[in-house]
Amino acid sequence: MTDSLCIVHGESGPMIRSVLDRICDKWTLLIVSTLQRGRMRFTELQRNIPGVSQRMLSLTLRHLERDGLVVRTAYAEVPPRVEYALTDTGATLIEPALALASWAVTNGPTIEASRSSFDSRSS
Amino acid sequence: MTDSLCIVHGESGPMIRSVLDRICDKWTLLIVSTLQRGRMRFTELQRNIPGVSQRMLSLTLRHLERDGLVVRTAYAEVPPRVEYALTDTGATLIEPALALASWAVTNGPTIEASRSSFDSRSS
DNA sequence: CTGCATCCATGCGGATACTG
DNA sequence: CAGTATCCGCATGGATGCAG
Repeated sequence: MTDSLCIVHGESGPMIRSVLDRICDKWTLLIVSTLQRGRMRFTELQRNIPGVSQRMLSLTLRHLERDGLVVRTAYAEVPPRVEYALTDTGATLIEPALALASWAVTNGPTIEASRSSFDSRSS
Repeated sequence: MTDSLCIVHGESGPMIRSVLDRICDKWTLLIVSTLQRGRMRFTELQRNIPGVSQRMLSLTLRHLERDGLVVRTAYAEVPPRVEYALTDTGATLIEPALALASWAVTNGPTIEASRSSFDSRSS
């Protein structure tokens, strides 16, 4: 607890940054939490994640695959079929990510209230 | 557990996004974890966070203040003195943020190994 | 000491069109 | 079906200079 900042500071910094950058881009968390339901193919993912473009879905999946959080399986069929699934490592991400998400849901109203109040004060 | 994706999807989405965007910018986590040590003034923060520019420190602190995670106290002195401290809400952020950070530290090597392997395969 | 204003480079992400 | 390629607007963030 006391040395918590030692985790964020120090030589672990870059690692945390690179992971955080991955988590915090616009679609990663959405994709990972969707894949928690089970393996899914490209179009299925796109249907289940409203607003995502082909480009971003493709890019983000590629990133996740590169980081070993998602596995891509292509079947040599016509028409082509590709399925995505979480790896074991990918699955372990869900817990801490969800902890942060639920913090966001819990404190969201407080934060938004604070924003409104702040904005009206400085108007 | 089963309905975890219901938290991320659904109408909570925007709230999570706005919080995530705050957490994941380049300096917020660093500032919050630094302030965990206690109230601190501007220059002190700058010294304790290597690489941060005045602009970014100022901007990020303003955001945190707006969100009610940090309180700013200005003393009418010459020369002027300003101190920053975490609010109660701000302090509760540390725990889930640290959970994610420690996940990053734990899985960082695995991820980086996966990246190298992926990059060499597609070279 | 504190921190705003300005200029500028970079990169994320959206829209669209096209391929195997 | 499952992508890739291209263009383009916008926000992030660094450097520098100036002000209260």
